[in-house]
Amino acid sequence: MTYDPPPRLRQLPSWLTAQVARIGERLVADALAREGVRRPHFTVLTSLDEQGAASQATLGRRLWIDRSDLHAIVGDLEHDGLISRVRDEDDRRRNVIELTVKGRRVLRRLDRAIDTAQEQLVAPLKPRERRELRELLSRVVEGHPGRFGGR
Amino acid sequence: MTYDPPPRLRQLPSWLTAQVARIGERLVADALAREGVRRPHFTVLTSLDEQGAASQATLGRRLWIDRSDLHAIVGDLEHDGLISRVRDEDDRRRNVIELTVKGRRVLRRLDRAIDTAQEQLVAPLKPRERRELRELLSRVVEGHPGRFGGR
DNA sequence: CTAATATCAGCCTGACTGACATTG
DNA sequence: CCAATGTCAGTCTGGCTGATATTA
Repeated sequence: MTYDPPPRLRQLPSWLTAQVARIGERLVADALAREGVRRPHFTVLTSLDEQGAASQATLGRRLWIDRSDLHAIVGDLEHDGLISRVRDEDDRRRNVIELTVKGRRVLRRLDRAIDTAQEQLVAPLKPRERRELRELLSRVVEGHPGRFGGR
Repeated sequence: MTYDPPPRLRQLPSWLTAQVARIGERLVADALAREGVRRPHFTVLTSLDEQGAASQATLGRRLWIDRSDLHAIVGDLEHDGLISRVRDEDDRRRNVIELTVKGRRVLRRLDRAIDTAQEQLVAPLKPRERRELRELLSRVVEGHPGRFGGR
């Protein structure tokens, strides 16, 4: 006997989304792992690139990553030379985190890997269906504001 | 400063689905919690109802729940009187698990709670968009067979 | 004095592993 | 003998809490 969940559950929107989310998570995690990072690391690098350098606390609030976990993540990234941690001379409590040149280079590779993973995820759909799916999902996210919604 | 992830990430299909999955998970978990169970418990009850009584091992394979975890779940359900655990006289290694009358009654309540949660999740969409979303998600799931796919 | 920051140590839950007694 | 089942104890991870030193 093999995986065979109750038919009723398989039709629930929450179940379907969870399933797709798991597939996507797996594709993304694998893509990133091949480049030697995990998802939170990628999130932090992307934020630094798109939203600029920031202190650890700011970064944590932006991305809803606990200070404590961020501490470890930033430690990894620093160890790999992808970011630099510099004491802010204007406010010496802060570590200003910024991308290094190497960090930028690696991020470009990660971006490509992520794009590939996204294509794999929606491969079963035609281009206009992919747009439709993104559109519907966005609407759902925006319809649920607050901590677990989209903003 | 508040939650404000990089715009680039918010458009990725994998990110959108993860977001919706989290919202759905939360709605479902809350709905079930109000009735005093957690998701795996609900899954087990539904399986017993739809797919019939089974041994713990069979149930575990069906639902991809580890025997060891299932042991605890079934223990909870038995404690609450929702299922009964009877030694199978034909094969005395097995515990046959079946719904009790109370279990069936509770499950009906849970089903209603779950339906409400689903409606809340897709509330931002019109009826035909909801069907469209389910359709697209199903296609993605079916396009990724294997352990993390739909079957 | 209070508040914010970075750091560190520890907790809790869910997913998983390994071992074992019983039964086939 | 080997395989399957239910049980139990323990591991490992991510997400979280609490405490502390430094600085504002």
